Parts: sequence; structure tokens; C-alpha cells
Amino acid sequence: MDYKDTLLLPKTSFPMRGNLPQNEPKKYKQWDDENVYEKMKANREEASESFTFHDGPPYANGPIHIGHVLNKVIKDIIVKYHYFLGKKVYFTAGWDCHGLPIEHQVEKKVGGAKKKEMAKSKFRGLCREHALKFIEIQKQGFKNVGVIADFNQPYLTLEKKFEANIYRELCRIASKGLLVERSKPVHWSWAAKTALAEAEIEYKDKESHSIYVAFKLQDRDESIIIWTTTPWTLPANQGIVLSEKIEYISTTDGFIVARELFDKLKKDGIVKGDIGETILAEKLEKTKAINPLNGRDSLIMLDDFVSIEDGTGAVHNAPGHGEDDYRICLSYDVQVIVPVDDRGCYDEDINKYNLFKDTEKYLGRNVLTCNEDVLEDLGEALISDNKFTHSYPHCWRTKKPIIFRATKQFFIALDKPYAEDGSTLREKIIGNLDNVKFYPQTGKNRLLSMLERRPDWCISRQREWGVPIAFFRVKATKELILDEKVLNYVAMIFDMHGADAWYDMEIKELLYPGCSHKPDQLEKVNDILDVWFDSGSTWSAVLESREYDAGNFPADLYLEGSDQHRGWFQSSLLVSSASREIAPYKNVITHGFTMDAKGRKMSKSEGNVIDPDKISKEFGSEVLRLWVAMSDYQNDQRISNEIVKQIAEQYRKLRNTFRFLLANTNDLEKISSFDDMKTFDKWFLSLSAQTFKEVSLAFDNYDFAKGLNKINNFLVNDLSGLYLDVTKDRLYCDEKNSLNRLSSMSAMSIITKSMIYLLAPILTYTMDEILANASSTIKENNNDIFDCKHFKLKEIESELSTKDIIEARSKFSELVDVMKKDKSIKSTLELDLKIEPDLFKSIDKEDKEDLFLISNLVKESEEKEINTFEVNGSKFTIYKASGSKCPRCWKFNASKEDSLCERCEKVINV
RNA sequence: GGGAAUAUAGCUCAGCUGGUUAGAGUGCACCCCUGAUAAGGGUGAGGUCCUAGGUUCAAGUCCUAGUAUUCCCA
Repeated sequence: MDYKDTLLLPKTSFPMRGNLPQNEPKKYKQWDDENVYEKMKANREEASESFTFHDGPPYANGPIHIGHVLNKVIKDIIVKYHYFLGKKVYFTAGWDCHGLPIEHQVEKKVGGAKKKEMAKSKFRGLCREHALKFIEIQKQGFKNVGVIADFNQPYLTLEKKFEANIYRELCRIASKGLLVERSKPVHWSWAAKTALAEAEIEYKDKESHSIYVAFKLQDRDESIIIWTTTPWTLPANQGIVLSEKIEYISTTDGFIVARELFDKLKKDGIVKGDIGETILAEKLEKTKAINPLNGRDSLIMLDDFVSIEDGTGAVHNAPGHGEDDYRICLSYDVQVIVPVDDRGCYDEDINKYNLFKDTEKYLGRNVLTCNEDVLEDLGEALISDNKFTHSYPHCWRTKKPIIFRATKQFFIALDKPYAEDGSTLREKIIGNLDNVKFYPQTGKNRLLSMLERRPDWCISRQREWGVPIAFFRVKATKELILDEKVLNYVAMIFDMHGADAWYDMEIKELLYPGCSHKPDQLEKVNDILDVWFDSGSTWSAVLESREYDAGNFPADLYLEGSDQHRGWFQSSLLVSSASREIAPYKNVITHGFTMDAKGRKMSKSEGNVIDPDKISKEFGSEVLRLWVAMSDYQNDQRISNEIVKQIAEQYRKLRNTFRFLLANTNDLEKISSFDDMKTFDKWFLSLSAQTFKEVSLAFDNYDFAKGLNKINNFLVNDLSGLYLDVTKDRLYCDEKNSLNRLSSMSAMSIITKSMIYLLAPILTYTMDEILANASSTIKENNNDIFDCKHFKLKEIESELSTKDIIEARSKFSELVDVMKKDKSIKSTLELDLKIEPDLFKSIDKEDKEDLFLISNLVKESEEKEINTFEVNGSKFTIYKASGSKCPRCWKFNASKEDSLCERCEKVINV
């Protein structure tokens, strides 16, 4: 007779294989259709705690890559983690929509010439379309990896009210006196016709001239030699800077250079004579040299910034083209001349100031193409000309080398007292960081050291796709109008019409009715705001404005890549500290970057780019999410096919263990009370509780990799390897409602519930699927995973020693392995065991037999002793089993061949 | 050129304030089971703890210098 049908074998509708690539999209769509995000909020309407996550806006340009996925999935996991803890959570997705990259792409599409003819608002409309298109693409990409956020009312920096709010933030800062206007040399991209922020500059190798030029002194028959790498700035030369700290000498062939550099200069053939008299820099101060290019005066000035690392110890000064030059000229009251227009071409100023002998030759030409001509025109004054390659700033977008060019710009002043307590913005932001917790902690110092050193924030750009710095100026005086009523009215217009109104409407329409300013005497400022100002004010436009149901200000958490120390973390802190005097966030988490298998960055040219969409389609988004969670994301992570395969294996193990748990608890109707459970099961619950506590602790610190490693360990060793193996006999062979069986099934249900809760933030889809296929003891009244809430397994003491159990089993299986290998036994059920003295007194005979998967625990045996081992003072003796094999439970407990053992006999006859 | 982070088994990660023979999972090899079966179990082989110095009775852990990779800045 086949007894298989009399067994209670595991049964479940939960499939072994997830078919994730096919099934996930359906579920994700369902969640989307049901608006699960809103449901989550409704579920926590009564929650006492809330958690505001403020999403850092990705740039709405191009499809998402693995870095976007990492970023959003970590956010999603953390938000869900707080949700399943029982908090009301907020996660409004956002996009950064303005800025040069989009403007540049649209410009490429329509063509530069066509763009010029186009009305500004028309062009801005095209930029808007471009951004909106990619927002949809990116949105879908995020949904495809199971991210749940407010995607229905996301915040977009291009929205009318959003633009109005950014503008209001600017006005608030202006009203505090922090906005200053200065003409200052800035990094200028002539190719993009805009000032560039530090963040928009890339350093690349460039070949430049290295030239030595002699400037003849007016009062002496000697020449000072200067060194420069930018010949094109020579026409704008206004002086030569020496340092009091450097000793200068004249040479017998009539040149003046630093004494320390003489040997080197002589070796290079720059000077040919010998050292003559010593010259004091002070003596030359305020005397004049002659610019050999145009015969203009060049004033000798002194400053300590001059170094003797290279050059001659005398520095060519063009105040329109260098920051130090500018500063020094200001102190000597020397005029700043900038004969270069926004396209990087020499303009009419070269005529006005007679900067060249033949100005016609240069007018309208890009300065970088003029170097050779300048050198030629220098004639004999050019002492040496070499080329060399050095690291030089380039425009991040156009990849063209940039120039320094003095322009009028708006700055946010960092060192000007403004706060109620009289502190400066720099002091304020540094102080505000005291109240912010950083993960990892090193992030705080990283941000601090930047804040201590950073210059004033240049927030103006001479571009079109952005929020206008919508201020009026008095034409005659260039004075800014910061009249509150004027600003408020403009903001109100932006609320209704968006910032395009600044371009579409006339000045008289933009002024409030009854305003005393005369429209025809005013002009508009045409600059737009740095996009970092946009994103820096999202806390205001999103959290404070009440336009979105996005949570509270300040936010509980900001989370971005570590590059945002320079970017968003800083711009947000600056804007919020300037206008509200507090930090916009309470916690900041940073993540690293995703590298290839070798830890190198991905790039198209290297061909090592991993497409997240491909992984979702081949393995499933859950595998991708598990990869994120198992990575040490606060550092750089690696991804490769091999790594993904490995993660897929971990997923498989996890899934199958859950499947077995579901299958084994399938017919349980009610979880037994603790008092009705056996010591052995309670022991395992205590072990589980200990593990889950450690996991929760790791998760509390957002260390998901550590927590998952613990879960994985538990799953493989304790659950799958021990508990589930040991309890099989009672589950399959015992009578349906035996105490043994109910007790173990109850423990399993509790453990399953705990693990579902722990893993729900990470493997939301899978946990939902598990729940749908679970028995009512696990599922309870929950319709889906989002109905679940924190289930914490309480900690209990157990008199059983986990250490002894593990050690005894390990020693036993070591001996068994030998027996199996020499074919003396096939199964441990062929064995009996004697434990003397009894190491496991607290559990009954059956539990001890099952613990070792043997047939009988004996006090003595007539069979031959096979082997012994010792654990913690107890001696374990292994015997061949004395009974016959029961055809139902396979234990060697039957009294004779082919007959059932006592237990099975009983079960069958019930 | 400057600031910062990381470096432990083929892979993903542990290793607390310095203290036995450096751990786990996975992968790999071999074996068992076929009542978790496109599953499950067991055993085993894998390490110059990036390199070189130093402190110490004792260094994966502390110090110094360097290398590689990454991020940020000039």
C-alpha cells in the first residue's frame, strides 16, 4: 500500500518560480490604477507619527540609468520602511526642469538661427515640452522598478506656481539684503553665452601658449618680463603685479625678474645676461610700464598673491579676465576693461580704448583664435613662445574651453550679517548643520569644509530656460527696484501665467495698478536664476507652499548621491538658511555611485554600461531591488551580470523558503497561544526574535545590506537547514491536530508574518504575492501588503542552548557524512542515539529524535555502537536503529517488516 | 594640484573599544535525498585582510607614507 496519500504533505498555491518579468508589470499597473500611494496615506490617517521624505529632483533630460534606479529604490525602501512601522509617509516625486542642458538640446533641435527669431516664450514652450516628455519617460521607469510615490501630483520646477514660489524665495532673500550685484570676472562659456557655475565646469587637458613678454618701464631703461598662458588677454592689460615678499634683480641685458627664478630663466634662454643690481618691488610701485601691444600704460602694483613657482615673479594683470587681477585693480582704483563680448569676440571696446594698433584685424573675432596674431603683433617684446598641455576649465555642456570675463552678476552674499542675531549666512549654515544627522557621518564634515571655503553664490545666468530674476531697474541709474508691492504683484502674475509673463507682458502690465513708477523709465533684468536656486528652493515650493500634500517642513530626510554635497544639499541649505534661518532637513543620507564589475565607472565608450531595464526584463525588478538593498549603497557599488545572477539566486532561496513556510502552514486555522506551544518551538521563536531584532536595528540605521545578510543567514542555516528539516516528520506524519504539529505550524506562521513585515519595504511585490497565497493565520484581514503594519515578535527566553544544538548537529552530521560516503547507511533514520547525560532535558523524546532526524532516542541499545561524540559534557552514542522501517513515516520504529509504527497506526485509524 | 571615501575568499558582505587557528551567505568541488523536486540536505577546498614601514607582549583593527578606484574641488 502506498501511504503517501495519508500524509499531510506541503501544499500551496504560491508558485516556486516568480515569473517576475511577466507578473510584476501587471501588479505595478494595478497598484498604479488603484492609486496605492493615496491608499497608503489613508491607511495611516490616524497615525501618531509622520515621515516626510523630500525627493531630490532628477533632471528631466534623457531616460533613466542604473544610478537613477539605485537612488529612487533606496528612497522607496526607506519610505516604505517607515510606512510599515506605522507612520504616515510622504514621498512626492519631483523633477528639475529648467537649465542649460535642456535649453541646449532644444536649441540643437530647432537650430541656432531659428531660435534667434523665435519669441522667448515660444522657445521656453519647446523647452517645457522637452522636459515634460522626459518626465513621463522617467516616471514610467521608476514605476517599473516598483517605486511608489506621488506620481500623480509630482512637483515640477516648471509649473506656474512653482516658478512663482522660486521667485518669491528670491525676493525674500533680496529683502534681507543678501542679494548683491557686482561686476566680476566669472567663468564664461562663450560657446553657450553664459556665466557658468563651478558645477558647470569640467577640467580637461588643453594645449596653450606659454609666453614671456617684456614690458618696458617708462622711467628706466629696463623691461619687466611677464609670463602668461593667455596672449589674448594682453590687450586688456592694465598693469603688472609684483610682490613685496619677492626679491627682484635686473640683468645685464636689461630685464627685471625674480632672483629665485633667474637661474631657470637663464637656462631656458629667457634672459641672457648676468645678475645686476637688486630691485625693490616697493620702488617700482605705481610707476608705469608700456604695453608693447598697444603702447598703453601698465601700472606696477603690489600683491602677495604672486608666486615664484613658475613665471618670472611678475604677473600680467587684466582685471576683466581674472579674479585676482580684478581684486587688485579695485584696490589701486584701476579701471576694469572687458573688450570681449558674450560670444567671446573682441568688441567695440578695442576701438574705444585703442587696445590694438590695428583694431580692424581683431574686431568681432573669437579671442581664442587671435593668440597667434597677438604674438605676431608683439614683435620683439615677445621673448619666448612655447606650447604646453595643462588642465584647463571647459564648459560642461559645449565642451569648449571657457574664458574669464567680467560681467554684472547677482550674488548671494555669504559674509554679510543678515540674521536676527546678527550672524552672516555662512555662520548660519554652518551652525544649522549641528542639528542635522548625516549617514554616513563623514558627510557632515564634507559639507562643512565646502561651506567654510565657498565664495559668494553667483545666482544669475544669461540664458532663457529658467526662472527670470524678475526685477525692474531704473533705466537712468540702473538702480534695482525691490519695492515689496512691485515684487508681490509680479509673483502673483507668475502664479497665474507662469514666468513666461516676464517675457510676454509689457512693463506697464507687470506693474501693479496705481504704482508710482513710470513704466517708460524702467527696464527688465534679463537674467535667469541658476538652476541650483530652483532646486535649492524646493523645500519652500513643495513642503511649505501647501500646493502639494507633501509633508512637513523641515523634511525628515533628504537622500541623494554624494555629489550633492556640492549641489542640492548645499543649495537647499543656503536658500532655506537665508530665508528661514533653519536647515531644510533633519537627516541626510548619501549614496555612492554604481560601477562595473571591476569598480570602474560606466561609460558608453568603455561599453560597460548596465541597463536597469534589461535586468528587470530578464530577472525581474525584485532582483534589482534586492541588489540595491544588499549593496553597501553608502559607498560605491558594483553591478555586473555575475553579480545580478548571484542576487537572483538569493532571491530564489528566499522565495522557496517562503513557499515552504506557506505550504507547511496551509491548513492551520488558528495560531496556538504561547502556553500551548512546545519548548522546542518556543526555543526557535526566541532565536527568530533575536535575529529579527538585530535585523530591525540594522534597518533602523538604514543599513539594509547588514539586515539582509542576517535574514539570509537565518533563512539558510536556522530555518531551512534546521527548523524546517526537523519539523517535517510531525507536519507530514502526525495526526492533523496533534500538539506537535499545531505548535510547529504556529511558530512557522508567526515567523512568516514577521519576515513578511521585515521584507515588505524591499521586496514589496513578492511579499504581496506571498500574502495573497498565505493561510488566513498569516494573511489575517489584510487585502494586500499595504494593509500590513508592524508585527513584532516578542522576545522570549529559552532554556534550550542554541549553541549546544548547533554543535551537536554539526558533530553528528560530520560522522553521518562518513557513514553515507562509505555506504553503510543511506539515511539518518537508520540510526538510534543515546545522550548521556541528557543535554536537552527541556525538550521531549520526539523533539530530540527529530532534532537529529533519527528513529529512536534510546537509554540503551542491543545494537552495536557505531560511533560517539561529545558536546558540552554530554556523550552521544550512535547505534544502528533496532526497529523495522515503517512504510509510512520511514522511521525504523515498526515492530516488524512492512507494518506501521505505533504512531502511524494510530494516525491512520483515527 | 587639494579635500574626502573605499580596499578582507571568485562574488556580496561581517569582523564592537587592538587579544585564540580571520567569519557568514553565495559560487565552486564531491556526496546524499527524491514526501520542498526546474527544489532540499551534508562535507570540503578557497584569504599576502591593497603595499611598505612603524607603535605594541600582541595589528585586519592604531600611526606614517604610498598604490588603485570613486566623488568633490582648483
